[in-house]
Amino acid sequence: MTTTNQVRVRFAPSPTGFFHVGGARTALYNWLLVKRLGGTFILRIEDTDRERSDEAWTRGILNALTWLGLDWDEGPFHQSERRPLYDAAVAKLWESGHLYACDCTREAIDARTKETKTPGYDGFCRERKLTPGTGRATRFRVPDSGITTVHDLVRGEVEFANETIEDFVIVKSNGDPLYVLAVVVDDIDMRITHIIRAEEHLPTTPKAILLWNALDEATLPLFAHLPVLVNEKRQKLSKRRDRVAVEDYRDLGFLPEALLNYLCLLGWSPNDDRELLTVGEMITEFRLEEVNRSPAFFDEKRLAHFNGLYIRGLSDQEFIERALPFVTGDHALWPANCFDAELFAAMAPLIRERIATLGEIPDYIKFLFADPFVIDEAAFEKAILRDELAVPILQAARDAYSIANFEPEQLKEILLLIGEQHSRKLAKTQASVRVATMGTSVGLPLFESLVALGRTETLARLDAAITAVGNAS
RNA sequence: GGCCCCAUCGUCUAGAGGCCUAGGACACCACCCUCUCAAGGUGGAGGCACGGGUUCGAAUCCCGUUGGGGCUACCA
Repeated sequence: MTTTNQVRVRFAPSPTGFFHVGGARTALYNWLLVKRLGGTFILRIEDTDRERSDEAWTRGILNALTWLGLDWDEGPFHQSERRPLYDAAVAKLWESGHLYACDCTREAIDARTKETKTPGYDGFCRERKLTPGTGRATRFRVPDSGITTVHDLVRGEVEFANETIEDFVIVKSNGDPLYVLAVVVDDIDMRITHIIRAEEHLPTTPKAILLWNALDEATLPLFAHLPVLVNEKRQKLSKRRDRVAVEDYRDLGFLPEALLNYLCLLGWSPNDDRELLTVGEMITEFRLEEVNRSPAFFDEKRLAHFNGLYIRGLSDQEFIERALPFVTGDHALWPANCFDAELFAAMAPLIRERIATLGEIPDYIKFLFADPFVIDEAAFEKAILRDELAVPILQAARDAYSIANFEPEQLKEILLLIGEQHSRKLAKTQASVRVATMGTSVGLPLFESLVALGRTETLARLDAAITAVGNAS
């Protein structure tokens, strides 16, 4: 085998919006194949449509791929910079008689198809021998008969009768090449061996094959069309109506490895019941031939579950590092100078067990850092105001805590005893203390939290709660 | 409308003619654990779209129907 037989795949997103999870899965499958077979992963930006493309979106795509760890070997190439290649291919196709110029307007075409009832372009300009030039689009002459077959690694043989394929435009009337042309020219030029992309491209594939063959290339690549990702209404994930941007998930506190794991299982599964796969396992076990053919719903709940598992699998140190952006940056619910890294580190293991996304962290520790300290009204009402034993308990705790060893076990024992004096289980006794000191009825373990808070602040909050009850009555 | 794709619990899936009384996971419910909430553990409910074939035997193969989706641009 020569080097030209090396596996070469490309991921070719168009920079017309946020990079979404469907694209991420396509990129992942491409990447997995390359990693196992030792091939080359090429990144190509499909920006032939100058109107809709934006460099900012390209940066977003690059950032997201990098964050996910899907590194590429060549590129990013921009189709907008490869115009000479497309022009040369068009010249070649003119010479071989595959093309003709067309000056039909959309309206004229629609008017004619309305009468004949056969949709698509009717070949009106085929024999008019118009000279190419501005104002005239260039069309590819599709054979009137015969069948074009797509050999698809995922779907098998898919046949298209040539008579159902219209003479499609490959160069706009303003001279710009169209995607269908650029993609084929680039794939030939880049010696792509596997075209792995979403199913929505399947209908245009016979056109690509026709073009490919017309350009005299005997090296047709292998195709694999992946099922689309859908929303709860079973429609293709859309940048407009669904939350699908990879960077949204990053900002919400999803881990890239969790997202990758989840995405990998959307349309493929290993040969046993495992669901947690390392990237290494994905690489060695993933097979294009095993990819499902039906659309998959992108389920955030399930993603969150995976993310929780990954978070719990982090070491203390890793967890703290990953959490940093969420407790110090824009996500924090407190000014930077109120944050105490050591206190956070002490609480980190307790937080890690309770969250599914890193974005949930601030809520758990705002009682430590937020200024001023705020108590949830409903919780205060229920656990303190409407509990006639709340004040005695708070008072007793305050007195005992002022002289106690300020350690979790001690604090717990004390509260347990106080509760027993009122014939109360610890579960109920701790409720009023929790609300008074942490501001909510649910959260991190109470006694560790009090220690983090410190004796002085704990006593102050207990006093404040007792006073607040007096003021309320 | 035309062309194409798809069809196992609500969701993601296992299932390559007998291993299926259809397995796992998320979500849901119950219980256990427990200072709250989680996490964890145990158990439960829940599915082969329908109709014809083929076969001794079909979730698995074939045909049809129905349903869903994609494409149908001088977008990608």
